[in-house]
Amino acid sequence: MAHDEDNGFAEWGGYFEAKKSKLEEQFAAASDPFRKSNLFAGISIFVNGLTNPSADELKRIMMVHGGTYHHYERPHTTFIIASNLPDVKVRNMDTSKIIAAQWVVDCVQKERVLDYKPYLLYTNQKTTQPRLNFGKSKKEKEANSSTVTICEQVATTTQLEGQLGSILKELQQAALTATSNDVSKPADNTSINATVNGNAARTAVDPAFLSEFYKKSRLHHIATLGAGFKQYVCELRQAHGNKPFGKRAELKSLLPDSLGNDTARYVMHIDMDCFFVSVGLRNHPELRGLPIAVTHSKGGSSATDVPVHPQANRQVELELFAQRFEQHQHDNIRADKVRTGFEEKMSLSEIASCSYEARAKGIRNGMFVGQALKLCPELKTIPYDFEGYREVAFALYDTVAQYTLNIEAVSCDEMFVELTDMLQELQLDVMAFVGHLRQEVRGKTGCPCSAGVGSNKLLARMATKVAKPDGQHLLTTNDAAEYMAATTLDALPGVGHGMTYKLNQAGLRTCGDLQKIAIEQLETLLGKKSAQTIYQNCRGIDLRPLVYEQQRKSVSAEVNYGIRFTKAEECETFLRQLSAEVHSRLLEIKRKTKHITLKIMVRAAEAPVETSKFMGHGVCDNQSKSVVLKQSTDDVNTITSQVLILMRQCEVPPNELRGIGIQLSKLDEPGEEKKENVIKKMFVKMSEKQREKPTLLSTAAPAEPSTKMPAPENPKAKSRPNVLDMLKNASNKKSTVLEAKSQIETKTETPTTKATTSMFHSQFDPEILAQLPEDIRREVLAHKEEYLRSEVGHAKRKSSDNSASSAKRAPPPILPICSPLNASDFLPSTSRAALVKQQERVQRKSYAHANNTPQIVLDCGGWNELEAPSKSAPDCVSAESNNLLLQSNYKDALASWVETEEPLTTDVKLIEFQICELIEMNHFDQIYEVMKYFCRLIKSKRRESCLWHIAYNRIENKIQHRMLETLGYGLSFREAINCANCSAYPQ
DNA sequence: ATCCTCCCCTAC
DNA sequence: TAAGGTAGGGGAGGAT
Repeated sequence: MAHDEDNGFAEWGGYFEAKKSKLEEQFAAASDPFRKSNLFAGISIFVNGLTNPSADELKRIMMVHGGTYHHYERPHTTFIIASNLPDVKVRNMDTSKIIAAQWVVDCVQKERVLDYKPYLLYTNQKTTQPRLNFGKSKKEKEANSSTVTICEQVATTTQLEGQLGSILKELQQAALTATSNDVSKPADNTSINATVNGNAARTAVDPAFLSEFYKKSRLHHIATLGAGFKQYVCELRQAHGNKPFGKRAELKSLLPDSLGNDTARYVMHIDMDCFFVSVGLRNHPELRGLPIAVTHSKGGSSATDVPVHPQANRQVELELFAQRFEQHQHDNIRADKVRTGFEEKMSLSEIASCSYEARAKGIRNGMFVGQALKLCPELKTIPYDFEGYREVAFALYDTVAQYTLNIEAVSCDEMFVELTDMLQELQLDVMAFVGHLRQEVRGKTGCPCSAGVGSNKLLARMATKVAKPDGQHLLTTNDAAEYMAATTLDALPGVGHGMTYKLNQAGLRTCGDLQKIAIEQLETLLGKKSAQTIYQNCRGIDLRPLVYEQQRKSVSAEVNYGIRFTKAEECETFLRQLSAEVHSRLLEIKRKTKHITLKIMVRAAEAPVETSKFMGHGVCDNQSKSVVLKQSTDDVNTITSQVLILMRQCEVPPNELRGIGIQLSKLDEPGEEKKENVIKKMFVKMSEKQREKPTLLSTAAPAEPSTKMPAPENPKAKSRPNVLDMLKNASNKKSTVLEAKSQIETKTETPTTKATTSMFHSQFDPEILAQLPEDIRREVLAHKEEYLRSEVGHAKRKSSDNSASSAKRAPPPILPICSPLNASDFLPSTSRAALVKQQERVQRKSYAHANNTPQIVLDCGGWNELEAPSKSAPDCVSAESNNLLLQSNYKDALASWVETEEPLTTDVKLIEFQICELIEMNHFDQIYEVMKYFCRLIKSKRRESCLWHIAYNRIENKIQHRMLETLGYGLSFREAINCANCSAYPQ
């Protein structure tokens, strides 16, 4: 999709549950860099009891579709999924969000967030309302036959549909109408009541807005697909290794040889012709040859008679655009957009892609439909076909990948391919190969593509311009000089409106003109870097190599549409959602960030409050603010709190906001996490090994777990994920030799382990190191040193910082979960019920309220300082036995950890992880014991070490945050580190 | 000099 | 109605 060619886009949501073609399976197997959809973004579920589909399946569906699955009900859980609950259970619950699992299934099937009300289990009417899926497209039906689980559900629904017929159709429509009326009523303020309503997610205030918007945003999909195919190429290359390309052989018999011994360099640029239109036309063959545009607008009267917002004023906005155009005269496109077809009632929907016939009439991608209709009243519009775009894009990539993987992905429909090596190996004629390839793409996709070939990327790209549409062209080095000289400057890659304007102002119009200019002159005009690039490019020189495996440098999520807040709370809620979104994208690429940037669009002072374009941003001023963290993070709370702080710093009234974006950059090195995990595993592995040693001597079958654990061995335990598996899954990296043995098994405690070693020991076992392959060994050692240096240095710097000047330091970040709550907010009846239950379970004694935050006061009482625990056996089994802090020797481990001079962050994180697991398992008693013991250890052994104090406080903080987050209350620890030197250290 | 932040530009 | 995202590159100007 060259920018003058196609800006079109593919809708993406709901794609994966669509039929799985072979290509797609291949793709998924490669590791699925794509979110299947964002359908459930901002929506969380908690599954209570048995459901159909099962909790596991629902979890999978939520994850795959951008939702959140809560293992425990939390105050902000959007829905509770259940099939039926005992009355006694229900009595204490807020039934307004208990719905049937079928809702999830139906949403996936309909590819939109449906009104949940018909799925309520407990309503006044007592019965769930009949539901129908009418107007189901052929595609949707196909889609459903893909996933087995969903398939069954759908079959039921479809049968039902058949039986109930049109009467129920009306019934449902009535139900939907009723619902939308409900929305306007002031409901109680839980967000789900606001509008989790099929098609009414109009502004960013609606919790379903984000997913709805992303589902329909062409630009979002263009970007996501582009990134996805870059990743895809990496994966294909890694999977392929050094294997030969089987498909090359048959080329030899099909195609003519090259003339003589051709050693020239050949780079191919291949690009689909008006991508979206071509794909769309496969379903509308009758429209071939006509002026076509892909757009959301339905065309006809809906494009020429659009409702006008009473407060919008196109005239004012147009003048404002004109005024700004005067200031930035280069922005021709935008000015042009407003110049025609901007009067009342003309559609302001944008054209994603238009056919060559439409282009002949002056229609361009990105133009408003209204404007286009003025140029060409007979313009036909066709809808997006997201499924088709992806299918075609995969076919394109896979076709090329049969012959070579020297591919630089540019976007979903465009790439550079280095052909030199392959052509020399086979002695093939280059254009014969290109023709063959294009034919194959055409055959597989039914869509035309064009290809250009040259001795570098620039010339290949220029050749494609000549080739289009549906053609191919070789721009030889001999022709290049002449061709370039005649080319206008705006045709050069990287030269857009702004630069074209500047250059034109200087009297430069073509590359030929530019070739006569001294580089110094160009540098004053454009800046050093741009000048150098364009200086070379206008001569046909392009030194950039093809980049096959591209490395992400930032992740971002932004929304500049539908942003209309009336209250600060609405804005905050949306910022949280967007933070969660960008966070999940960060997790997807398995990186961490150090730099968080908030970008906002603010209504220009003179601009009308309501925009001409429905829910558009109108004329705005932009701003951005950023913060650099001391340490890389992938923690959603950190990101969210920083974003909230940045927004506060902007001091913009929420009602003036028209766009919001969050960008994460300064990403850590990929693979760093892997290294860290290797180290974590080393620690654990060591303790395992050390503890195994004596066992090896005394037991015949060392692989067998010891039977000393009080908890009975669960036969399933081995197949369940343990901590290390979870760590492994979290990193999802290639396995290392360590993995094979890295299961934590139940251990026999022996006297030798006590004093000499622990899982926290900071030295690596040379024996284990020796077993590692050389490269990993080097990596581990190198990383260990670097790690020790940076962590310790960092902590030291921080603590001395603290003693030096605390006044200068910014206030500690306000974590979102700490924002003020109303007393009624933090203990909704549901979580109160859960709380009561937990109280019974662990025999808690009382509530305490402090700082408006309810806390559970734990008092397990009765054990002496540093005494071995009286009981450590959990009353539940299986996965729990893998938690290090539930092992009988956890105290020894802690004790010998505290023996080491300084705590490593890796170990602190490991403990945090383990404790978070305990929270998940409701082992508050154990948390309390661990922390009490840990605190006393530090007090007795590390009284002077602020590094240890900080470590303790960090862990406690983590516990409180997690507790608040998951259960809505904190834990009150009786013991605390009170160190005058570091107590003010912000966590 | 070199870096950083806050932009702007460009591409698809 | 409409779905104006996302990533990379780089420049201006201030901080160090």
